[in-house]
Amino acid sequence: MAANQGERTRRRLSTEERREQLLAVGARLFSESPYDDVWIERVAEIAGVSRGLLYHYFPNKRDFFAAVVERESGRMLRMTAAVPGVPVREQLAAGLDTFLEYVEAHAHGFRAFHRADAAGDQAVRKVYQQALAAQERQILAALAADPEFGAGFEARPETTLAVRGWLAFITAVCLEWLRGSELSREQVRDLCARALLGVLGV
Amino acid sequence: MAANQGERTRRRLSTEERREQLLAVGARLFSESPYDDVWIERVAEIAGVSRGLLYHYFPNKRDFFAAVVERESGRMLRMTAAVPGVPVREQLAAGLDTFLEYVEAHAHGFRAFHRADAAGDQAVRKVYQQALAAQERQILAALAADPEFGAGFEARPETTLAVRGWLAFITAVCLEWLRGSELSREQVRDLCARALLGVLGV
DNA sequence: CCTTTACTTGACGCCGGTTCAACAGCGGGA
DNA sequence: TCCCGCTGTTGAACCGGCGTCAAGTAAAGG
Repeated sequence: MAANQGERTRRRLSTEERREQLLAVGARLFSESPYDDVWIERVAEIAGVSRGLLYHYFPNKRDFFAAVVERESGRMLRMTAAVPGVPVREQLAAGLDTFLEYVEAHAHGFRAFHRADAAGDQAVRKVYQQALAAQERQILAALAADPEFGAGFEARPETTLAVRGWLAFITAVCLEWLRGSELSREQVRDLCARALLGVLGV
Repeated sequence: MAANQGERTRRRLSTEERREQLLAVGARLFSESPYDDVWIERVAEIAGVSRGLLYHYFPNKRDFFAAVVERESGRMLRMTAAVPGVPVREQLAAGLDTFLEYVEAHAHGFRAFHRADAAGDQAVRKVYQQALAAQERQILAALAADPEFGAGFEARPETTLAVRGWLAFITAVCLEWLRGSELSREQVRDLCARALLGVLGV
């Protein structure tokens, strides 16, 4: 934090380290302000680096944002992988718990990620949509594997739409929750679980 | 449509008409492209008008977008006003039907409106948030007035969160539906109705 | 006609994104 | 130890859309 290394302790990092650092700074700034209000200059300043370097690592601002989004989507998907073989009803609460833990732990990244929904151009949206589609597939697969839901469920467009809507639901709820709601994680979890079961018509 | 009145049939409209026309063009363009990709110059060109005139009607691009969003939010709220005294269960299907009619009839405006979610700056977000809050209040009031749900419901933060999430749900479902899903309006309506009842824990 | 006012024109400054040629620090070879 | 090349890094210039302004033009209404 803080505009570090004014001019003395300017360090030369490896490509990996520098890239990671820039993405972390980007995640923080994009989580706090809409796309337009995040200046490439400010990102560079906080990273203690020149504007030009950012353009050495990323072709342009759009792609930089897309990289931030992609980094976060990868992290999210890794954490929310379904456990195969376990019934959805049992898995749901635990899965939501890990998801909510992720949301709390990486609030910046989570917010930045969902800013890609309406803000970005084609490239950014594509990354975002693919991440959502992957999450959707995880859920649909888990449902299909469960004897309670599995009867030809995944094929119906209605189910796909329901799952997509549910993802929007938990996203909105989590963003509002992060905003400073006094609700406990358990309450949020139960709310989300109820929503899924309700949507699926149980 | 089409870059009309090249130079011959240039008409002089009343302030109201011109403003309305510009907002309509804006709604179309903002529904098709993200904020940055909509050039003020292009709006003027399609309206058959000079760039300067647009700045005569709206202080700047942001406020122009905010006006587009506000116009649409007003239209939406007017159409989705709840009927007092009627139980929620009965009212829900009919209310959702009018809402879905609105979405189909004003797809451009609906899409443009929801682009304000993550795209805009403070002023635009404020307009958007107020519109959502108003819709939320309509729903909470309808719930509170219903004997089935009304028992001190509106006060609980959990209910507020549930309604907010549900709004995100129907938004996502509608946007996807507009995108060209083969689902009928009745299917979408029932899905949304099920979602609300499920979220409220019935 | 004549008044009003919607509307045009074109030039300008601003500001952020984007480009690019040159610089500087670190590692390896002699 | 010195030099050399690779590459992380810089700083300044350029571009293009936003927003401003002053002066003028022409369409509608009386």
